[in-house]
Amino acid sequence: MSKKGKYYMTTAIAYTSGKPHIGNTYEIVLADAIARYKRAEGYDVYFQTGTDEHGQKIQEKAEKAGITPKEYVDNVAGEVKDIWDLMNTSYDSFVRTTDTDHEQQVQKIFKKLYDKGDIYKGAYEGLYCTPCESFWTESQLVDGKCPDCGREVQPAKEEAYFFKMSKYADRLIEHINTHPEFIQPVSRKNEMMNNFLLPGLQDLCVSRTSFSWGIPVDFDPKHVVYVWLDALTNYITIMGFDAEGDSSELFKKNWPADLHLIGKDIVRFHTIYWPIFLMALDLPLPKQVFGHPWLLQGGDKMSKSKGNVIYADDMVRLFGVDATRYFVLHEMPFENDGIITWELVIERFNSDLANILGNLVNRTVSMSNKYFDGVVSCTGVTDAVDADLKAVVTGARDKVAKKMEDLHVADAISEVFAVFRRCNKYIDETAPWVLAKDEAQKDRLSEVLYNLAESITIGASLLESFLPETAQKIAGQLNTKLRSFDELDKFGLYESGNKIVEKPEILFARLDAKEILPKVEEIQAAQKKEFEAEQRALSELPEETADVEEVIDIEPKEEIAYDDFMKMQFQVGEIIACEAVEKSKKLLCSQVKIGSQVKQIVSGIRKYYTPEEMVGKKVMVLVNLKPAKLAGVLSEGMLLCAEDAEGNLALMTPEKKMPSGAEIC
RNA sequence: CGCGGGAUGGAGCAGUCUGGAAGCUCGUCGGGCUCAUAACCCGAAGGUCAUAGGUUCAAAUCCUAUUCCCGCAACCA
Repeated sequence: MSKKGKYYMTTAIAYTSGKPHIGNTYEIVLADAIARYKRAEGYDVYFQTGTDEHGQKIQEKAEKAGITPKEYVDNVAGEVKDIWDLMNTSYDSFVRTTDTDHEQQVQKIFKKLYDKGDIYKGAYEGLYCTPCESFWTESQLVDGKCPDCGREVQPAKEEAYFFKMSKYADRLIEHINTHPEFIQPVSRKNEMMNNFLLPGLQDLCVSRTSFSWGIPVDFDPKHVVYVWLDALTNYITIMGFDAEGDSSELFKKNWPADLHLIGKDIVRFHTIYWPIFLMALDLPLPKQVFGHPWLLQGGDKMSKSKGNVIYADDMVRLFGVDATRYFVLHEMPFENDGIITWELVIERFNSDLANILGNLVNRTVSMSNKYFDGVVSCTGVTDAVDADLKAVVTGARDKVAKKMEDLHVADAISEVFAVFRRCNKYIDETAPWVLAKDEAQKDRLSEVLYNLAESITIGASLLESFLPETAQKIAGQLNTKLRSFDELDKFGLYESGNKIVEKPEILFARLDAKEILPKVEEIQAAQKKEFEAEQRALSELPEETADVEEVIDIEPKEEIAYDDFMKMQFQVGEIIACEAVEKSKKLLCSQVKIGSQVKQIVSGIRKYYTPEEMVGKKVMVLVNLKPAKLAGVLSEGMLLCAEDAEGNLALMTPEKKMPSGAEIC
């Protein structure tokens, strides 16, 4: 097939805050299927993926783990790459935002936009709540106070650089309106227009001073470049874009991107901020941005503490690479979120891969061996039923192409399976075992088996983009090569007289849920254990490093009158029961006995105390605090804790034995 | 009223933009077949398309309201 030109596509770069689960892994597999498919169609594909490695969250995680941020992201980026490779994805480039080339270019880009006047130094102005370390806008305040803690807020400023979004907004609106294919699916386009573009764009804050793990602004080093200008530019920097005009040939050839494949949560950044950055750099805009839906876990909410997070490598261990690819590709719809459960995976595996495909290849190979010693010959003895088979098989390519054109990958793979389904039906229609009983029908029987071998070869060729290993295995069993796409509308290219393998290899052995599910439970138990170990390591760490007693200073609050103090009633309370608040990650709900009454108190200390540890403790309670609901649970007071600089908490307990209900004054 | 998405036979999803006979896969039930991995093929049952209004000759589809679910966010009293 003649070259159709270049096709540059990217995935979003994965944030390296932890090992990617199956929902994150979905994107790379989807992208890989598209990349392989485009290559098969004859495009010169350049497929880029990678990791996003800067930011406060990573800095914090690294600190907690006691390693440098760089060490932390090296680990996680390694994990990400391992999973991408495990999934047999054919990316051409794996970018890391900590790559030197990227960092240097980001600095140049930042400088260029600053010199141009699109980036200006301003201040992040707002009302600041010191204890919460948060900025709020006027409208977010509750009764003029911090919506989080109800305390006074002060007007405050944080110096920051901003990008003049509004300058380019009209051009972008024009572009989106004249390029209906730009944002996919279309429903996202309306969302962007109505929610962000038409009401007017705010200038975007593009630097931070509150953390340091990022790319420094070279002419103002206390600032680091804030996420989007850093992350999005990976699509051009690693290929060799140069802000000073000395861009590489690779870049000139491939830019603009043909497709950015991203999650629906970041459509806004890719269809508004990114195009505007590009306009500011005088670069053409990407042709298409596809915000794919999510693959969600069914049943219980996904959480490491429950051990029910599904990871690609666990799936591969149980089902193999191609089965895992098949599931995510097949189950993910185009517009709505998909669901994954272990039961569904097993069901798909058995019904589609084992029964329809695997068994088809198996029965075809074994019949050929049984009746013709494995020699597949075309005899020309056709029958009326052949016509429909041939029509379905040779028409499949265009049907798949149509679906892929619209990025309906799940539908495309279903079209491929329609070929295999049709083959199974053909076997039933022709009943080769009946033909075999009649010597006079021998040539007809041979033709039937030839038609099957040919049809399966065509089906496998179409399957290759989705399940590359399986397609090759099938070709191997039929002792032939997969076809190129321009041959797939022709029937009868299988070499007559070819000899196939003697013994069919089982492609996908049927699975028994009774055997698989216990293994799943093992995985979950191991995951849970690992999670608990991690938590323990985190909570123990501060104690180890506490050899040198440190002191901390906190922001002084305004002086209060004795009367103010007397308004508060503190008492000793005994925790008689405690459980985690289901809807929350951080909250524990305790039943606290104070004198003769029992109050329910919710506290954000799950990270530091288990419910079991809590029970029996005598603690300091602020009793007359107005009750409030936290995560839907009523809380009638407050357990008092000491907090260190890292935010670790310790409950206040009486130094000598005191009865429950004793007043603290 | 934080933002967003969803509700279609037992399960998972199409169809909704561009109104015009409710569809696919799995499961269930019945039948056929025996080459094959208890696989394959055919047939059937099963849905007032969340609820209530409205627009229309005609609504799963458009409009309004309500309920319930989910994700992000939030929750650190």
